[in-house]
Amino acid sequence: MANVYSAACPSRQALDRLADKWSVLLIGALEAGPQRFGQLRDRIDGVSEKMLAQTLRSLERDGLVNRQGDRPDRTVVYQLTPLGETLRAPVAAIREWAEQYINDIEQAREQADSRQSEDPGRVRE
Amino acid sequence: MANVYSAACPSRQALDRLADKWSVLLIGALEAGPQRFGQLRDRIDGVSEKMLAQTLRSLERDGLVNRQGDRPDRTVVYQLTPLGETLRAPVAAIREWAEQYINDIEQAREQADSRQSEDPGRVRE
DNA sequence: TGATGGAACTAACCATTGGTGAGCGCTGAT
DNA sequence: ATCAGCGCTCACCAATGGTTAGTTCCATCA
Repeated sequence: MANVYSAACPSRQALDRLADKWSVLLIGALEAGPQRFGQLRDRIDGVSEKMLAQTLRSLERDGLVNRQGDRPDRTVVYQLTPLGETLRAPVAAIREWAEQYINDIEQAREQADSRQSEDPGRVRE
Repeated sequence: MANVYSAACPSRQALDRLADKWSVLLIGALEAGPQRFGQLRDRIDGVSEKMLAQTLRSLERDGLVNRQGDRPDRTVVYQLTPLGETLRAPVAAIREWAEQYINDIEQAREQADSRQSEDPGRVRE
Protein backbone atom coordinates (compact mmCIF):
# COMPACT_ATOMS: atom_id res chain seq x y z
CA MET A 1 0.00 0.00 0.00
CA ALA A 2 1.14 3.53 -0.77
CA ASN A 3 2.96 5.24 2.06
CA VAL A 4 4.61 8.63 1.78
CA TYR A 5 6.86 7.87 4.72
CA SER A 6 8.97 5.41 2.77
CA ALA A 7 11.37 7.22 0.50
CA ALA A 8 11.07 4.63 -2.24
CA CYS A 9 7.28 4.73 -2.52
CA PRO A 10 6.08 6.51 -5.66
CA SER A 11 3.54 8.44 -3.62
CA ARG A 12 6.48 10.06 -1.88
CA GLN A 13 7.77 11.41 -5.15
CA ALA A 14 4.32 12.70 -5.89
CA LEU A 15 4.30 14.51 -2.59
CA ASP A 16 7.77 15.89 -3.15
CA ARG A 17 6.71 17.67 -6.26
CA LEU A 18 3.30 18.66 -5.13
CA ALA A 19 4.56 20.18 -1.92
CA ASP A 20 6.09 23.27 -3.39
CA LYS A 21 4.68 26.74 -3.40
CA TRP A 22 4.44 27.25 -7.14
CA SER A 23 2.44 24.07 -7.68
CA VAL A 24 0.03 24.98 -4.93
CA LEU A 25 -0.41 28.52 -6.23
CA LEU A 26 -0.70 27.40 -9.82
CA ILE A 27 -3.35 24.80 -9.15
CA GLY A 28 -5.21 27.33 -7.08
CA ALA A 29 -5.02 29.86 -9.87
CA LEU A 30 -6.29 27.35 -12.39
CA GLU A 31 -9.35 26.69 -10.27
CA ALA A 32 -10.72 29.89 -11.79
CA GLY A 33 -10.84 28.18 -15.18
CA PRO A 34 -8.64 27.76 -18.25
CA GLN A 35 -6.07 30.48 -18.59
CA ARG A 36 -3.19 31.59 -20.72
CA PHE A 37 0.44 31.74 -19.76
CA GLY A 38 0.45 35.49 -19.35
CA GLN A 39 -2.70 35.49 -17.30
CA LEU A 40 -1.20 33.01 -14.89
CA ARG A 41 2.00 35.00 -14.70
CA ASP A 42 0.04 38.12 -13.81
CA ARG A 43 -2.22 36.38 -11.34
CA ILE A 44 0.58 34.72 -9.42
CA ASP A 45 2.55 37.63 -8.09
CA GLY A 46 6.27 36.98 -7.98
CA VAL A 47 6.53 33.93 -10.17
CA SER A 48 9.26 34.08 -12.80
CA GLU A 49 8.47 32.97 -16.30
CA LYS A 50 11.05 30.28 -15.93
CA MET A 51 9.42 28.77 -12.87
CA LEU A 52 5.98 29.14 -14.36
CA ALA A 53 6.96 27.24 -17.48
CA GLN A 54 8.82 24.64 -15.48
CA THR A 55 6.00 24.02 -13.04
CA LEU A 56 3.45 23.87 -15.82
CA ARG A 57 5.56 21.28 -17.62
CA SER A 58 5.80 19.05 -14.62
CA LEU A 59 2.12 19.33 -13.80
CA GLU A 60 1.36 18.55 -17.40
CA ARG A 61 3.61 15.53 -17.33
CA ASP A 62 1.84 14.25 -14.25
CA GLY A 63 -1.54 14.60 -15.89
CA LEU A 64 -2.79 17.38 -13.62
CA VAL A 65 -2.81 20.15 -16.17
CA ASN A 66 -3.68 20.19 -19.81
CA ARG A 67 -1.98 22.36 -22.37
CA GLN A 68 -3.63 23.45 -25.57
CA GLY A 69 -1.64 25.46 -28.04
CA ASP A 70 -3.28 24.80 -31.36
CA ARG A 71 -4.29 28.34 -31.99
CA PRO A 72 -2.51 29.98 -34.92
CA ASP A 73 -1.61 33.09 -32.96
CA ARG A 74 0.60 31.05 -30.63
CA THR A 75 -1.57 31.62 -27.58
CA VAL A 76 -1.71 28.66 -25.28
CA VAL A 77 -4.38 27.72 -22.79
CA TYR A 78 -3.84 25.70 -19.64
CA GLN A 79 -6.52 24.03 -17.61
CA LEU A 80 -6.90 21.46 -14.88
CA THR A 81 -7.53 17.92 -16.03
CA PRO A 82 -10.13 15.82 -14.18
CA LEU A 83 -7.26 14.43 -12.13
CA GLY A 84 -6.09 17.94 -11.41
CA GLU A 85 -9.58 18.86 -10.30
CA THR A 86 -9.33 16.33 -7.49
CA LEU A 87 -6.63 18.54 -6.01
CA ARG A 88 -8.86 21.56 -5.63
CA ALA A 89 -10.05 20.74 -2.16
CA PRO A 90 -6.74 19.75 -0.53
CA VAL A 91 -4.86 22.63 -2.11
CA ALA A 92 -7.56 25.11 -1.15
CA ALA A 93 -7.37 23.80 2.40
CA ILE A 94 -3.67 24.60 2.61
CA ARG A 95 -4.15 28.00 1.07
CA GLU A 96 -6.97 28.87 3.39
CA TRP A 97 -5.03 27.67 6.38
CA ALA A 98 -2.17 30.00 5.50
CA GLU A 99 -4.55 32.93 5.14
CA GLN A 100 -6.46 32.12 8.28
CA TYR A 101 -3.61 31.51 10.69
CA ILE A 102 -1.00 33.90 9.43
CA ASN A 103 -1.54 36.20 12.39
CA ASP A 104 -0.82 33.47 14.90
CA ILE A 105 2.30 32.53 13.01
CA GLU A 106 3.61 36.07 12.88
CA GLN A 107 2.95 36.50 16.56
CA ALA A 108 4.76 33.28 17.44
CA ARG A 109 7.63 34.30 15.23
CA GLU A 110 8.04 37.67 16.88
CA GLN A 111 7.98 36.09 20.30
CA ALA A 112 10.55 33.52 19.26
CA ASP A 113 12.80 36.18 17.78
CA SER A 114 12.62 38.53 20.74
CA ARG A 115 13.15 35.65 23.15
CA GLN A 116 16.30 34.79 21.30
CA SER A 117 17.93 38.15 22.04
CA GLU A 118 18.18 38.15 25.82
CA ASP A 119 16.48 35.18 27.36
CA PRO A 120 18.44 33.05 29.83
CA GLY A 121 16.15 30.14 29.02
CA ARG A 122 17.54 28.10 26.22
CA VAL A 123 20.71 26.23 27.13
CA ARG A 124 22.10 25.39 23.73
CA GLU A 125 24.62 27.69 22.04
CA MET B 1 -7.38 40.67 3.86
CA ALA B 2 -4.80 37.93 3.58
CA ASN B 3 -4.13 36.73 0.06
CA VAL B 4 -1.44 34.24 -0.87
CA TYR B 5 -1.41 35.47 -4.44
CA SER B 6 0.28 38.71 -3.56
CA ALA B 7 3.97 38.16 -2.97
CA ALA B 8 4.14 40.74 -0.20
CA CYS B 9 1.35 39.28 1.92
CA PRO B 10 2.62 37.50 5.03
CA SER B 11 0.34 34.58 4.33
CA ARG B 12 2.37 34.00 1.22
CA GLN B 13 5.51 33.55 3.27
CA ALA B 14 3.63 31.15 5.47
CA LEU B 15 2.66 29.14 2.44
CA ASP B 16 6.18 29.20 1.06
CA ARG B 17 7.55 27.50 4.09
CA LEU B 18 4.67 25.18 4.70
CA ALA B 19 4.64 23.92 1.17
CA ASP B 20 7.74 21.79 1.37
CA LYS B 21 7.91 18.08 1.72
CA TRP B 22 9.75 17.90 5.03
CA SER B 23 7.28 20.15 6.79
CA VAL B 24 4.36 18.14 5.51
CA LEU B 25 5.96 14.85 6.49
CA LEU B 26 7.09 16.15 9.87
CA ILE B 27 3.72 17.48 10.84
CA GLY B 28 2.16 14.24 9.71
CA ALA B 29 4.63 12.26 11.78
CA LEU B 30 3.96 14.37 14.84
CA GLU B 31 0.26 13.63 14.59
CA ALA B 32 1.11 10.32 16.25
CA GLY B 33 2.05 12.20 19.40
CA PRO B 34 5.16 13.69 21.02
CA GLN B 35 8.34 12.16 19.75
CA ARG B 36 12.07 12.41 20.07
CA PHE B 37 14.51 13.54 17.41
CA GLY B 38 15.70 10.02 16.69
CA GLN B 39 12.19 8.66 16.45
CA LEU B 40 11.27 11.28 13.90
CA ARG B 41 14.44 10.58 11.96
CA ASP B 42 13.59 6.89 11.83
CA ARG B 43 9.96 7.42 10.97
CA ILE B 44 10.61 9.80 8.10
CA ASP B 45 12.56 7.71 5.67
CA GLY B 46 15.20 9.66 3.82
CA VAL B 47 15.38 12.80 5.91
CA SER B 48 18.87 13.93 6.84
CA GLU B 49 19.57 15.03 10.37
CA LYS B 50 20.42 18.45 9.05
CA MET B 51 17.07 18.90 7.34
CA LEU B 52 15.24 17.44 10.30
CA ALA B 53 16.88 19.87 12.71
CA GLN B 54 16.39 22.75 10.32
CA THR B 55 12.74 22.04 9.68
CA LEU B 56 12.03 21.52 13.36
CA ARG B 57 13.65 24.88 14.15
CA SER B 58 11.54 26.71 11.64
CA LEU B 59 8.34 25.01 12.72
CA GLU B 60 9.24 25.82 16.31
CA ARG B 61 9.87 29.42 15.41
CA ASP B 62 6.47 29.66 13.78
CA GLY B 63 4.77 28.24 16.83
CA LEU B 64 3.67 25.00 15.22
CA VAL B 65 5.93 22.68 17.13
CA ASN B 66 7.07 22.68 20.70
CA ARG B 67 10.47 21.55 21.87
CA GLN B 68 11.16 20.22 25.34
CA GLY B 69 14.71 19.34 26.24
CA ASP B 70 14.81 19.55 30.02
CA ARG B 71 15.73 15.97 30.64
CA PRO B 72 19.23 15.47 32.08
CA ASP B 73 20.14 12.79 29.56
CA ARG B 74 19.87 15.29 26.71
CA THR B 75 16.85 13.67 25.11
CA VAL B 76 14.46 16.13 23.54
CA VAL B 77 10.76 15.75 22.84
CA TYR B 78 8.88 17.51 20.06
CA GLN B 79 5.15 17.86 19.81
CA LEU B 80 2.55 19.83 17.91
CA THR B 81 1.31 23.00 19.57
CA PRO B 82 -2.41 23.80 19.49
CA LEU B 83 -1.68 25.93 16.44
CA GLY B 84 0.18 23.03 14.88
CA GLU B 85 -2.80 20.79 15.53
CA THR B 86 -4.91 22.95 13.25
CA LEU B 87 -2.71 21.76 10.41
CA ARG B 88 -3.54 18.09 10.87
CA ALA B 89 -6.52 18.07 8.55
CA PRO B 90 -5.08 20.02 5.60
CA VAL B 91 -1.77 18.22 5.75
CA ALA B 92 -3.45 14.85 6.01
CA ALA B 93 -5.56 15.74 2.99
CA ILE B 94 -2.46 16.35 0.88
CA ARG B 95 -0.81 13.20 2.10
CA GLU B 96 -3.87 11.09 1.42
CA TRP B 97 -4.27 12.61 -1.99
CA ALA B 98 -0.73 11.60 -2.90
CA GLU B 99 -1.32 8.06 -1.71
CA GLN B 100 -4.69 7.79 -3.38
CA TYR B 101 -3.86 9.15 -6.82
CA ILE B 102 -0.30 8.04 -7.26
CA ASN B 103 -1.35 5.39 -9.78
CA ASP B 104 -3.03 7.92 -12.02
CA ILE B 105 0.01 10.14 -11.84
CA GLU B 106 2.42 7.36 -12.72
CA GLN B 107 0.24 6.34 -15.61
CA ALA B 108 0.04 9.89 -16.94
CA ARG B 109 3.75 10.25 -16.55
CA GLU B 110 4.54 7.11 -18.51
CA GLN B 111 2.22 8.20 -21.28
CA ALA B 112 3.82 11.61 -21.39
CA ASP B 113 7.30 10.15 -21.46
CA SER B 114 6.59 7.60 -24.18
CA ARG B 115 4.79 10.20 -26.24
CA GLN B 116 7.87 12.35 -26.09
CA SER B 117 10.08 9.75 -27.82
CA GLU B 118 8.51 9.45 -31.24
CA ASP B 119 5.34 11.39 -31.47
CA PRO B 120 4.91 13.87 -34.31
CA GLY B 121 2.37 15.76 -32.21
CA ARG B 122 4.09 18.44 -30.20
CA VAL B 123 5.74 21.10 -32.28
CA ARG B 124 8.15 22.57 -29.77
CA GLU B 125 11.51 20.90 -29.30
C1' DT C 1 38.18 4.90 35.66
C1' DG C 2 38.70 5.15 31.14
C1' DA C 3 36.25 3.33 26.98
C1' DT C 4 32.09 2.86 24.42
C1' DG C 5 28.07 4.18 22.57
C1' DG C 6 23.85 6.72 21.88
C1' DA C 7 21.35 11.12 21.41
C1' DA C 8 21.00 15.51 19.28
C1' DC C 9 23.01 18.36 16.87
C1' DT C 10 26.66 21.43 14.01
C1' DA C 11 30.18 22.29 10.26
C1' DA C 12 32.07 21.96 5.85
C1' DC C 13 31.51 20.86 1.44
C1' DC C 14 29.38 20.12 -3.05
C1' DA C 15 25.36 19.35 -6.30
C1' DT C 16 20.98 20.83 -7.50
C1' DT C 17 17.47 24.27 -7.58
C1' DG C 18 15.58 28.86 -7.97
C1' DG C 19 15.75 33.68 -9.36
C1' DT C 20 17.22 37.35 -12.85
C1' DG C 21 17.70 39.43 -17.13
C1' DA C 22 18.19 39.03 -21.73
C1' DG C 23 16.89 37.17 -26.02
C1' DC C 24 14.23 34.53 -29.64
C1' DG C 25 10.61 32.95 -32.95
C1' DC C 26 6.25 33.80 -34.34
C1' DT C 27 2.04 36.68 -35.24
C1' DG C 28 -1.05 40.43 -35.89
C1' DA C 29 -1.49 45.37 -35.88
C1' DT C 30 0.23 49.99 -37.45
C1' DA D 1 8.60 47.24 -42.58
C1' DT D 2 8.48 47.79 -38.13
C1' DC D 3 6.91 47.00 -33.76
C1' DA D 4 4.70 45.22 -29.74
C1' DG D 5 3.00 41.08 -27.45
C1' DC D 6 2.97 36.30 -26.39
C1' DG D 7 5.15 32.15 -24.81
C1' DC D 8 8.71 30.69 -23.93
C1' DT D 9 14.32 29.43 -23.55
C1' DC D 10 19.23 30.44 -22.18
C1' DA D 11 23.07 31.75 -19.41
C1' DC D 12 24.41 33.12 -15.31
C1' DC D 13 24.67 33.48 -10.22
C1' DA D 14 22.96 32.96 -5.47
C1' DA D 15 20.57 30.19 -2.28
C1' DT D 16 18.92 25.76 -0.89
C1' DG D 17 19.39 20.79 -0.01
C1' DG D 18 21.96 16.60 0.63
C1' DT D 19 26.14 14.00 2.40
C1' DT D 20 29.55 12.97 5.55
C1' DA D 21 31.99 13.76 9.31
C1' DG D 22 32.55 15.62 13.40
C1' DT D 23 31.31 17.33 18.50
C1' DT D 24 29.23 17.52 23.14
C1' DC D 25 27.06 15.66 26.80
C1' DC D 26 25.45 11.84 29.27
C1' DA D 27 24.93 6.77 30.74
C1' DT D 28 26.64 2.44 30.96
C1' DC D 29 29.98 -1.22 31.15
C1' DA D 30 34.33 -3.51 31.71
